[in-house]
Amino acid sequence: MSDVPVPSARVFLKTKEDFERVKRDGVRVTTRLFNMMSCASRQGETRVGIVVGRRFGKAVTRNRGKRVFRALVRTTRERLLQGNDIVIFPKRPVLTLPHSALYTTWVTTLTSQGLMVPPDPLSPGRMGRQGQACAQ
RNA sequence: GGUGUGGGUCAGGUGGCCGCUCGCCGGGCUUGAGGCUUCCCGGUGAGAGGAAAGUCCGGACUCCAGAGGGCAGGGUGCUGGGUAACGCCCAGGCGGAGUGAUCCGACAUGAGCGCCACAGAAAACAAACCGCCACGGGAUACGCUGUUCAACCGUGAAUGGGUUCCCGGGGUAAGGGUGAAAAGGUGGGGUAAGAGCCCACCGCAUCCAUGGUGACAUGGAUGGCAGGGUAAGCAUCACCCGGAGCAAGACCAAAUAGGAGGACGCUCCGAACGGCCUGAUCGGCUUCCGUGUUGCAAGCCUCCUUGUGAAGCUGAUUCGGUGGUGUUCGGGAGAGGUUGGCCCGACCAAGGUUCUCGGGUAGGUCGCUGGAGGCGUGUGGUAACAUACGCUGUAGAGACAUGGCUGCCACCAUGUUGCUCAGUCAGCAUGGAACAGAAUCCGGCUUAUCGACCCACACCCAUA
RNA sequence: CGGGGCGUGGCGCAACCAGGUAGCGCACUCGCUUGGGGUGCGAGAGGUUGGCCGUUCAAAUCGGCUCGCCCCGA
Repeated sequence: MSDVPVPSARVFLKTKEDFERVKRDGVRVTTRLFNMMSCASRQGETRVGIVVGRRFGKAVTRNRGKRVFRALVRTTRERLLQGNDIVIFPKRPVLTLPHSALYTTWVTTLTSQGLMVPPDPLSPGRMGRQGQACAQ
């Protein structure tokens, strides 16, 4: 990873126009933990935006919702297929569930939508393996 | 030891892997050459709170307005002090709660207006009503009574008193199922009945003295008692307040539209005047525009290279002098605009092009964190606080950073096992670990909050 | 950063300024009407007035704090 520089602006959506475009043209997917909309990007890269509204909670809760998904994107960024813009709408159960459940939901959802390379059976996700090993 | 009251401190610690924001240092490159910014990499340092929250007050700061004063509007409301200021804090007074430590209190005001349901005789100028009382007049039902007469021991009649009832003009405010509240309270004397009518104590009002800066307190004298509640209804009095807010404000500054100014001004024909340039070809200079190619990606500046490129200036050649150009006048045709759905008609007469300028939007930069700053000690002050000296350097984003996963230790609760007379200690398991995230800054208030620790004080129990 | 509004039976709203009885429509329940249903008629139930504290004899109403929702301006 050190020989491939990754600016923050290429991983996350920043401008209002990008969000509006995805919300207008994107395809919607609903899970128990989050909603997701995605469409083809303009620059050929894959960027993720996280939207947390006021109904999600107070400022601390909203920040936590965004941080959890930002960390999720950073740990799985190498397996994302290029050329998509994704917008995530977290739901409230994210705050109480263990991290492993959120991780598996995230991976299976993006894989089924064709946005992520399926996990390599020889070397599965690093974070998931650690979390399950410690829970036992 | 238990139960409380007040004040203060802290807001788990320490590692591993992967990440974020900002500062500093070093490095990475674009190209013909050099430099700069963004960007990228590595190292290194820093990185949320006691409430950062609610936005309820007060200031700093910035812009706008403004002689001074007043009205309106809003706020505050016992006294003194602290402070940059406050509706905050400290100390005190008064009232209330508590056995107590202590806590709570929008706690200014004579007049005027409004309101006070229901109940009640009456709810606000104090009188009317019921009742009580004596007096005058009338009535006399009566197991009451005095006197006289008759009668003679049963009693009857007359007259007066008492009682009761009615009427009259008076005296009263003690009493009047109510009500939150109704003309000081309790006791005694007094009176026809009563009443601060008189007396004692308590309350109240006025005056005086003393203490205190003051709120107020204490004492004395006098008055016999003034007169409901509500001002967190309107109002009055004293004091305070110019308005807006960092999206304040300052600077740089695309595109489009609009503003101001300058230049040229549709095309064709004819005439007059002024006037000698002008076009074409070749070349030079200046400015602008472009050009130069594998950085991860983008931009800027200087020099250089380069162009059948644009504008201006200029040299040479030769052709044109019936050309070109400026002003004025006259004529014709077409196109344009307004009216109208369209055409005719009517009306308008360059409304166009280009350049410059300023305002200014997107965007960018600054404001942006060193300030009534913290900590310690000394001094003054009961205290809030002030002051001197020393030490210290502490977030600054812009889809908005301080995170994700995890090991160990510590803490709390519950269960269980072992030791012990018991308290307690030790081990194991499970669960818990709050409220909450800076956006200009600061002083307060209010609200939320799992808990831990420290200090002072009060009450109760036990022991000495 | 600044300003404004709202919260009352299941729903939509009155009463609040000017304190004393919480009312209206729809919906609900029961009865009558009908062969049955609807309609109509009659009766009834249902409200800690978002929460806490205060002022007052008395608070949905007045004052303060707080919670939630909505709107506006820069």
